Amino acid sequence: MPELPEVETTRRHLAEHLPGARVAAVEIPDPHALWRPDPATFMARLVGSVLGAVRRRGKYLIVDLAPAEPAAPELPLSIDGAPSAGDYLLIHRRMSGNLFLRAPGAPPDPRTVVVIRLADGRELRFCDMRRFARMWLADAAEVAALERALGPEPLSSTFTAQRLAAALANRRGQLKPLLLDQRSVAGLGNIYADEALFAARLHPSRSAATLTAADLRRLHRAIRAVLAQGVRNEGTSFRDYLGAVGLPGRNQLMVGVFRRHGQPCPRCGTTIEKTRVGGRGTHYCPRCQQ
DNA sequence: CATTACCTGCAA
DNA sequence: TTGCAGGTAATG
Repeated sequence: MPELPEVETTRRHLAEHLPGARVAAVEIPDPHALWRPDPATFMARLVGSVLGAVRRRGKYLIVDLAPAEPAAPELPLSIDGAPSAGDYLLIHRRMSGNLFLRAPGAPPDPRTVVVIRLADGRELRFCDMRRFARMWLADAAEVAALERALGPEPLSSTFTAQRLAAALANRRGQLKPLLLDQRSVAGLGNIYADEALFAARLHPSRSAATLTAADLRRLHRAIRAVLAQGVRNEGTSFRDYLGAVGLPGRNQLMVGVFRRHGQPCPRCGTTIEKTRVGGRGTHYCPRCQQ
């Protein structure tokens, strides 16, 4: 469910309100949501630690964890079980995961799988109807490995048409599955891949090898434009996505083709079609997109 | 490369 | 009742 704009929207809210908060307790109603370590170790490492910066890489959220106690010079090693500097809380919401930052005493949220209770009474709640989402602890090496495994950040200034061309060069197959591959570009999912291809006027099944330089430039601009619009509109809420305050985004009102099959193309009026490409439901204008 | 598994709820 | 859903890892 959450793609780059949804994760970024959540990140912005958490980055504003979380850093400096101390973890008072952790509840794990559904241990399935925890990848590693085991629930007891996870809890022991988190409780007492202070939350730091909240970052995003692709669809991953990364929360920096400070040690439980400021590391005294005479005690260079962390106490057993306590987090050491350089530990990170990673979150991937997969299809239906949401993160809510709730005020003290807020009514419970359905399908809460993990609760990180803060010392001031607020709660960071991880909720997930489909139970695909995961939360885990990682060290700097694992975060670096994740960094390397993912393609460029499409909204960063280092993402150029040349980098997109390089990511797609020597790769065969249909364009859309390649865009969904997080090694090509980090953060695109089914909604924004369809929207980017529509904006670039490229057919989702088009062979990536046939793209001209002009096609690549249009695709590059389109990817950035649809993602930036998604962020501006605080995400696309068709079914499950809600922001950190529990409110939906507005971008579903702005889409060109996604879930608009049977309706006229906003550009040419041709009826938008829905097919299956690379196993995913795919919406496109058969006239505009070649 | 394509297909399947992982889950649950909802629309067709 | 079936199949599909905004994702990814694990299989043929």
